[in-house]
Amino acid sequence: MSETALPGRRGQAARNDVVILDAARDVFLLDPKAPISAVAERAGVGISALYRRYPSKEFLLCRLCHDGLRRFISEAEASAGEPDAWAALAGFLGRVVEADVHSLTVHLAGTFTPTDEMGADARRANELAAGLVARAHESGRLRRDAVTEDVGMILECCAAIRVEDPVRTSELRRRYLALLLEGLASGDGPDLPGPPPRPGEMNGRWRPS
Amino acid sequence: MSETALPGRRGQAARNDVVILDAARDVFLLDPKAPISAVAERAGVGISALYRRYPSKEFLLCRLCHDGLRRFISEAEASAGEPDAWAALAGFLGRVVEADVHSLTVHLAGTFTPTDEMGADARRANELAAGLVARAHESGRLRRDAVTEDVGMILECCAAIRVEDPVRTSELRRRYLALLLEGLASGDGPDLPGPPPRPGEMNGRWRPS
DNA sequence: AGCAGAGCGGAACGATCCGTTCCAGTGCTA
DNA sequence: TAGCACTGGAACGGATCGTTCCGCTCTGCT
Repeated sequence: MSETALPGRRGQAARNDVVILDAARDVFLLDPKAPISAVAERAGVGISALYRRYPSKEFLLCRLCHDGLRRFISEAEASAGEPDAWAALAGFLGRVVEADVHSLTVHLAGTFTPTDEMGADARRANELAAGLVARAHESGRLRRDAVTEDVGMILECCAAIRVEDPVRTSELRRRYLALLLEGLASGDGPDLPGPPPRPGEMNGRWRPS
Repeated sequence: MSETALPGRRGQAARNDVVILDAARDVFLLDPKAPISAVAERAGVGISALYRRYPSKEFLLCRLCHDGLRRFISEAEASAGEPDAWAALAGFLGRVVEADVHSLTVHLAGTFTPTDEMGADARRANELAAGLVARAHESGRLRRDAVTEDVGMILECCAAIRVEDPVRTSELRRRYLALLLEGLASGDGPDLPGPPPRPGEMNGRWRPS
């Protein structure tokens, strides 16, 4: 943040760093297969400005994805400090859905080979999610047949909601997340049908392309 | 069906009709942007066999999409005959999710210009869905702030669930549909947040490409 | 003041991919 | 046996996209 005030070429370069990352997020969120040139156009810069920062499209994608994963982790950590276990889980899901982290991570999977650090972060993310779910279970508010892996699936559901207007998209996602949470909270009904999702079942995408 | 027994070239041609359609469904369900050649390969036929039947990829896509829409309608009509209003809605959703009709219709939208007949069918589909929702409302089992447009959104959510194994995909979709239905059924909680989806809000995709 | 070069825009290139056409072969059908 | 409906798959032409490259601008240092 401190370099935003930098003047001249240096300053513009620093500013471009974030402009490009934002543009890339927007563009690839809308269309994961978008060309690099679309990112440049959106950012209002030339293609060189991109290639000066990232050696290839794959690296940019990887960076974007990893950023999303880190956001996931930081939101989970934030919720770990929330005393009300149910509010912690619900708030976490709400913020991750709001940040649209899942769309990126999921739709970009397979377009690059993940780094070791990402693998470690993914494991940590999973642990944190498991913790949130476990606490919610202890509190008794979460239906007994819910599992950690439901978190990812629910995020997937919400990410699928998309209309043209981003604001409406956000509102609608909140709506269906609320619906899903209502389902997750109701403990007196019958168990959910079929075997629950298994760990790693959703990771088929992660093979290097 | 009667021509399946036909021998020789005629018979093979007739059999190819359905083989090709099935292959196309499978292929485009997995990847909406798959090349035509992938369909031919999957069907075990040459590319000519495809082009003899459909003048272009766009026509094939349109046919596939229209078939899905018709399936949607026929399932809705089937549920219209079910006396229990809640079971009618739930059963309808279950069958449409099972048939994976929504993925096709949704992910193929925009890749072809819809025909007039499809427009009419789409309108009819919407009426039928509205009828199912209205009846469920009258029965009192459906939460009061649910609207017809929720149907499409819920289908979208379920279609987003996808793992490598098709059988597991089906099972998992059933699971999350059940979760959503649980949410739809619980009437004592607070209203869902944000304005509900509006008619036509999801139709942004339908502009010709 | 002047210069070296960091940073940039965007044209150009080469590779890949894909829809469509075309042609030669095959085996019914009449 | 002659014709033809049907087929497989090679070939073509256009489009797309990642990446490179070149010439320019403007800065920060000397």
